[in-house]
This record gives sequence, C-alpha cells and structure tokens, in this order.
Amino acid sequence: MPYSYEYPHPAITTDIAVFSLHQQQLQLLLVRRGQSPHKGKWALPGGFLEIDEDLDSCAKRELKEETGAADLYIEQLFTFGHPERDPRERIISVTYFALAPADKLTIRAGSDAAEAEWFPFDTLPELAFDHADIIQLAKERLAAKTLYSTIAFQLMPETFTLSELQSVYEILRGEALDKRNFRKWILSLNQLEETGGKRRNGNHRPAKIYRAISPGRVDIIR
Amino acid sequence: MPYSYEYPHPAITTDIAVFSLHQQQLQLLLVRRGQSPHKGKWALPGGFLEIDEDLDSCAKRELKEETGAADLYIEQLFTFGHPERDPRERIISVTYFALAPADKLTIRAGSDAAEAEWFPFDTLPELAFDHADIIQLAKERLAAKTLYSTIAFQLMPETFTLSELQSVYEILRGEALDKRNFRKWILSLNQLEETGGKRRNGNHRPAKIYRAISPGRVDIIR
DNA sequence: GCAAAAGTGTTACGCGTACACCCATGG
DNA sequence: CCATGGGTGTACGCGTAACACTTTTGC
Repeated sequence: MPYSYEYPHPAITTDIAVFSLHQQQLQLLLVRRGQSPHKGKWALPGGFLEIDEDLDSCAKRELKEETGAADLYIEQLFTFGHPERDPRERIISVTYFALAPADKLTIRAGSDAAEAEWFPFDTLPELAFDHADIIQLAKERLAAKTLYSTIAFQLMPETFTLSELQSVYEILRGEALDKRNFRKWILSLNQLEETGGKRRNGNHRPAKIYRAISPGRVDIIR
Repeated sequence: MPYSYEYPHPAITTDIAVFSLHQQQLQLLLVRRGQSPHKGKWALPGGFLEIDEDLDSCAKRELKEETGAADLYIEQLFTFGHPERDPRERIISVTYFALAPADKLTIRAGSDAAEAEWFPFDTLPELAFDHADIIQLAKERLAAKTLYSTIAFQLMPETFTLSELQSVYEILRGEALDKRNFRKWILSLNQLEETGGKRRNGNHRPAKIYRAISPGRVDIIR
C-alpha cells in the first residue's frame, strides 16, 4: 500500500455511454465484467483514472482499451458520486457519452473486459452499479441535443443520403418526419454538401450522396 | 498518514459559483483564500469531499461553512480535472452553480475562508486556480437556461413586481426587452400569481406584486 | 400640473406545418 | 411496365416581434 494520505481519498473512474445506430435501432455499447463486483453482469466501458491523466484522456483510453473504439465524438455528461454506489470503496464516476458513426462499429474486447457488445437500447440486459441511471441521463441528453444542435451528424458515416439522415432523426426523436420539410430544414442549415450519385439499393432511383461540411464540429442551431 | 491505497488517488473538491443580482448587476460570491496556494487571492467557495458524503451535500456544506449561504437553488455544472490545476496534489473539482435571491444576500465569512464578498461579474478580481474557467462556463449555462426554463425566478425574492422581473431577464440576456411582450409571455407561463399592490418608489403609480406559484421548481418551458 | 414608472392591444411578418405527385432505376 | 424509394413546391395558420398612449401616484 505505497500511496498514503492524511485524509481519505475516493477513487475516480470514467464511464462512457457509447451510442450508435444500426438495424434501424439505437444501440448501446456494453462490456461484460470479468471481475467482482457484479462479475458477469454488463456494464458501461470505463475504468480508473491514472494519477497524471486528464479526465477526457482517461475516458478515451478506457474506451479504446475495453472496446477498441477510437476517434469518436465524446463529451462529459455528469459526475455520479453517491457514497454507496460501489461496494469496494468510495468511487466517483465522471461519466461521458459518445457517438459512433455507422462505419466505425467494429469493436474488439480488450484485456480488462471479457467481451464488448452492442445492445439495442430497448432491450438492455441487467446492468452493474448505477449504470442504468447513467444510461438514462445520456439518452435524455442525446435526445435534447438533436433538437438544438447538429450532434446527429456524429452518428453518420462520412457520406450518406438524406433519407438515411432522416431515418436517424426519426429514430432519435421517436416519430416520423415529413420528407419535404425535413430536407428543407436540414439543407437550410448549410451544413451539408453534395458529392455524387449512387444506387445503394436496387429497384429504384439512386439517391444523391452528401457529406457534412465540417464533420468534426457540433454546432448549436436555432 | 493513516489512509493508504494500492494505487494513487486524487483528492476531490466541490467548488460553487453563486450568482445574484443587485445594484442592477450580475454579482458573484467569492472568498479570499486564507492559506497557500494562492493565499490572499479570491476564489470560489468550496472544499474537500468527505469520504461518506454525497457530492451535492458537500457543495451545500462548503457553501454554508464558507459564506453562510444556505437553501439556495444549486445544480451540478461540470467536473474539472486537468492534472496541473492544483499545485499541491492531483485534485478533481466537481463544480456547481447556485443562485441567490435578492433577499438572501447576507453572507458571513466562515472559518476556512478569511472573507466572503460579492463582486460585480464585470469586474472580478484575479482568481485562484482555474476558477476563471469555471465562472465562465457557469455564466454561459445560466444565460442559456434563461432561454428555456424558469431558472430566473431563483434570483427573485419571495415577492416582486413584473418590472423587477423584467429587469432580471434584461441583465441576464444583456438586451432590452419590450414591456408588453415580456408581460404577455411571462404571464402566459402560468407560473406567477398576484398578491396586492405597493408603491416601493415614490413619484409614480404603484406596481402590482407577484409571487412564483411554485417557488422551488425550475420548469422547462417552450 | 408635472415627472416618472405602471399598465394595456393590435397589426404584420416569417416560420413551421400540412400535404401529393412525378422521377429514375432494376428486374 | 411495374414496383420501389428519391426527389420536389405551395398554402395556410400560429406565434413572435414591432409599436404608443393612458393611468396612477408623489411632490
């Protein structure tokens, strides 16, 4: 026990709720816990902060180590610190939410976590610790942000059609949108540019391909 | 050094940005640091988390101990954790912002802090640590929330006139508002009720007095 | 009666919403 | 030529924004 302090110190972790969209559903990335407590249960990827590491760096590192996911949009969500939230010791969790575009879904379980897997948001397994609360909050934040920012672009691959983008908005908002109004609105934001045509699916007219003008940025709109 | 751990642990603090409105200006509550580091500089009220204490409780306790302020509206803001933000040891700060109504401005310096004092937001003194960043973020959050919630009511005393309320909105948004449109809008929220009339200032017609129907709540509007 | 803030309605414009048909392609 | 999703324009209604005069009081 080489690290000693005059007063008791909590441990710090980061935990990350990674969302993606595939099979026409909102999906969440979970890892199966390899050790106690809650061994065998599913949990958010995350882990302990290193002593000279920034919080954001910790979140990105843990995400990469446990799932192989890298270069995602990520932002701090909330800090959870109920004294009883972990049975081992006092642990404060600085939580993040992240978005994975459809072309970066390849995951690879790391050494800490036995397995990493996407789950449809509507049918999540039982979760370790207070992770269900974290996920709930992350979903609310994501839904709210689609209303006043361009955050949904972070769920898109590099190029996409307007129908695909509309489908993303429909899933996030949970309602059907009018095709003409959606196109008028999304193009009026001046965040998209055309590239060339494609046919993707067979039996019908091919759709124009678009890309985000500034793929990294999330802009506040309205 | 009675508290030992296998791995190094950061310390956790909470820091609170308390806003109020008086003298027609946005004001911020600061305490003068009594010890090193940054001894003599002004800083946000706050302090170390106790090991069995919830984060919210810590923020409220520190606020009361250092300034005497209690029963304020308070919400978590962001967690700052840059490795070099404190020269003593690694310290993660879970920050909050709070609002003090005009009738709860009495402050009393506690034992930890030599002095506590309100400063006009536009003329803050030099600040300790990264507290200038925290304050900047808190101000942005406050301004944003006035646009889509009833948070501004938390800056009002128990009873007030519509002109006083309008003045608060004008200061927070930094622009003049039309009197008729403001009254139409604020009354349409159904969050205010009348009580009786008063004259407050001399030479003119007295204003009707209002109170918030649910003074504790902050509702999302729009 | 004068100064100073309180109080009160109407009009215009823009944006969001509703809505239906033709186009390009593959088989 | 038929099925399938891609692509396009207009009209209406509501909500936001602009705008000026009368009322009540203290001195």
